Amino acid sequence: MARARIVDPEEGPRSKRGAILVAAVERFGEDGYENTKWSEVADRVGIGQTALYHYFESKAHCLLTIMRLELQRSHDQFVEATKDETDPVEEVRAAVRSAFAVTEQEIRQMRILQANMSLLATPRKSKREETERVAARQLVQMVERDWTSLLMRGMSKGAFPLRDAHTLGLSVLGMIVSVWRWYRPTGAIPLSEISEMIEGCVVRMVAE
Amino acid sequence: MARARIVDPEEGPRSKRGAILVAAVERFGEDGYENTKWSEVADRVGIGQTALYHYFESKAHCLLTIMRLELQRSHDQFVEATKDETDPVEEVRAAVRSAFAVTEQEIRQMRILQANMSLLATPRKSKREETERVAARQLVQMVERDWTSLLMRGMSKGAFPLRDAHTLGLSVLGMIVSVWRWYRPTGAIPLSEISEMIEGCVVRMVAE
DNA sequence: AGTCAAACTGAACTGAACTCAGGTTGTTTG
DNA sequence: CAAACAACCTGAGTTCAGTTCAGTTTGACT
Repeated sequence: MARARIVDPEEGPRSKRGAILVAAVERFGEDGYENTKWSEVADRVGIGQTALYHYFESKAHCLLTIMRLELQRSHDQFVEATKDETDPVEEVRAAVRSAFAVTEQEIRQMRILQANMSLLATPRKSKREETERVAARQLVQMVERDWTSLLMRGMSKGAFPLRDAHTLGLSVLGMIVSVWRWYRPTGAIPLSEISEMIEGCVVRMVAE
Repeated sequence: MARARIVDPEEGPRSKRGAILVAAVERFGEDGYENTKWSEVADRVGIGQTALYHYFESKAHCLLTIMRLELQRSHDQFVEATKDETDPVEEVRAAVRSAFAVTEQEIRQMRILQANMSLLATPRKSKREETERVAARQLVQMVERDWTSLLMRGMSKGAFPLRDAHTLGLSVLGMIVSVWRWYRPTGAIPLSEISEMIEGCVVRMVAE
């Protein structure tokens, strides 16, 4: 499986691009994007602030890259998880479970993505930032289409009652990703329990 | 009904506090908080930038005030909408409908609230900002409790199957508020349709 | 050893948020 | 009425994180 990794093997051996992304995910994920000084990321990687600009055009460019990579990963994981299922209900169940089968770093990436989603709405001034933004936007639409087309397949097979698949898909997706706003690995409820609860909710929402 | 209004009648007759809040809601709601220059808000109100500091300690203080007022309004509206209902299912329906019975300005306020929710997580340096942040946080918990206690009542009455009311409440709330991330009054689907669809989803989620 | 691109740096710049040191306006009170 | 006072406002200056500039260092490969 070609899952989008933070560390790109295409880079030169001396490149610190991957290390910067990892450090940025940690800091942006813990304290938030606005609350994190760009120079702190440099400190953590062990380079001067200006060296960051060798790899990213700006702090926002780094953030947008993180968001795009996370969206790519989410989409890939959805496709991977649902490709072998034929029964619509089982397909929905697999999709929900895959959304919560994530590492701690991926949780941070989801949190960053959700917290800064509105950044994708308005155009960016610089070229490379805009490229990342547009790519991220398209991936958002792709993830939305993953869900809507899954629901539409289930409806046309007669497994789900007919409803507005687009609005329903956005609602399901909204409920799933809302978890990353409050979930912390140190919290009282394990993620597996949340996943099971949401799985049941989604099935009742779409199939009854 | 004492709904929290943006314009506080306690203010002096010359005060532009209300006008600043209205202008800020418009600008923050349309272009986003980070994308809006604080001086643009001053321009719109027709005062110099520094005059803003007579009413708010900072741009963030203004944002936090908007968020707190919107949370207060949401809570009040929930209480108002559910107070006469006795049947748990009807109570849930009323709560969902009330969440979507909003004006265009309130839609912007919800959008601002959702987009900047993560601001409530970390303490603020200045006194007045921190006061608003803590008040907003408590209101978030109050709105969450509105939902969880509604679900718990329904469960103990035997109207809803027993589930983790807290996680379920957060999921329901997450689905509802996720609408403000993508909904625009100019869009193809009217809000009434979205409201009906979500109402059905929530009922199936909690009552079946 | 020489060349080249990738990787890096300290010093200077920018712009938006904010502070300061007062000035103006309207209202209250003797 | 005018003095006193608080609310309201302003232009000039400061701050600080993000960014640009003008080069310098590093290491792989002839």
